[in-house]
Amino acid sequence: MEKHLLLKELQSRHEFPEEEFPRLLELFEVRSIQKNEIIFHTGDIVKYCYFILKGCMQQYYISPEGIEKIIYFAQEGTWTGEMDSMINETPSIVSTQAVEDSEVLIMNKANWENAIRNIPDFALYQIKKRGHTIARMKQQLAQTTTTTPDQKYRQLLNETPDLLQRLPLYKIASYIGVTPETLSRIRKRNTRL
Amino acid sequence: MEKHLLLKELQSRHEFPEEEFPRLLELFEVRSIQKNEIIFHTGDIVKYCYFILKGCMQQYYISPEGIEKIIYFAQEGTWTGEMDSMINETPSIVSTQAVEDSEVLIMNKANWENAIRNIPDFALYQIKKRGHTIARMKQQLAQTTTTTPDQKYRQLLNETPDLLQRLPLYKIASYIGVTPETLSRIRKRNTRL
DNA sequence: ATCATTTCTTGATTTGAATCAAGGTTTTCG
DNA sequence: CGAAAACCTTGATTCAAATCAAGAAATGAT
Repeated sequence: MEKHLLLKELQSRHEFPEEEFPRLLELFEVRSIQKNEIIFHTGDIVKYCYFILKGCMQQYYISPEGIEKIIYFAQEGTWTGEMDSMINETPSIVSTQAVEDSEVLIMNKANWENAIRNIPDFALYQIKKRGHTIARMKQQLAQTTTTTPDQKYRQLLNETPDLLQRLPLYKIASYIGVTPETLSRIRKRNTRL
Repeated sequence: MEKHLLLKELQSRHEFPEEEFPRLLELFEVRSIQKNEIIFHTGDIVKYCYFILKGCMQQYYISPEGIEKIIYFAQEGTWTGEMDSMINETPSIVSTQAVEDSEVLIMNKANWENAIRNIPDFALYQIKKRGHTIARMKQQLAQTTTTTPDQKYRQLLNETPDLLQRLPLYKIASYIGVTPETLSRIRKRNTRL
């Protein structure tokens, strides 16, 4: 039998004991999400955290001037949501939207608190996971100014070629931080080589 | 008696019980750091986490091409370090350097694990704190492309005017993501108004 | 299959910031 | 105090990406 995607993720960052897993899984519900559905908006107090079983989500921000910037894409086997908003009941600064028909596990605040309190290994997993997320975001931030759009595109091509296949290029452009026209030209230059 | 800076920070994000504090504090050592001292480099496995009692640190990244990007500044009453590196014993992607003579509390990995295991409120504090850090970094990432250097400068001026006073402008420029020349021109434009 | 919508490409032009270069300030330190 | 170093400003030029504009290609819906 195939190991559950969530258990795999929990064990990828921490020695999460398999026998605790059913107790944890009970605290989730399954939900289907249609392509383009926005699961929460900027300003909302986020009610759930989301673990993606199938599909893909984007998290993005829209500036007062109406400029949209995609901050990251979450694929199956990863989390999305805004924990700070859920836990402290503060407005989320980002929105999250399905870019494909998706299936997710959702857990509400009460169940999350329950899990953190009663399943110490879940708390440890969360601490480690977040540490790793922060490190990755530092790198992402560092690269905004130290690498060229060309380099960012090639990096995506190497590290997450799957993303390039499942997403329209204008979303990739927003993520990289250029206009679709510029990304188109980058691609032209790069394929000629 | 003045409340300890660290206790203040712990209680700012979580109801940390004061009576647990002495037990936690025991796990730290005090260390003085000279201006310009680099407490860890990119590639190091970071040995401690740092809570700043006095002074200011910068965390930065240097690209293969030698371009330096400051990711954030940490002032007294805040943490710095690279938890992912310390906990998982992986190379840090950033370096951290004192920009003033500073005084810090340091805690090593063993003591950190001890604290997480034995002081549940410290674990909870960490989870919440990290959630908040991630939210802030999302915002910072979002703003890299959605706001102009002008706006970023004015935002600093509003939100952390103290930073502008204690740091040289070329560091602010690196943080904002422009050259010192450009920042100089931005400032000229803005003071004339 | 066909039409409509969405997405992508290409070209011409503009623009904001980088770069290059040099002089002026301020701070540091012997 | 005075010299050296560090930091900041200003100007001229270059350059990469944004913008503007239009058309091509792909996708989806009926």
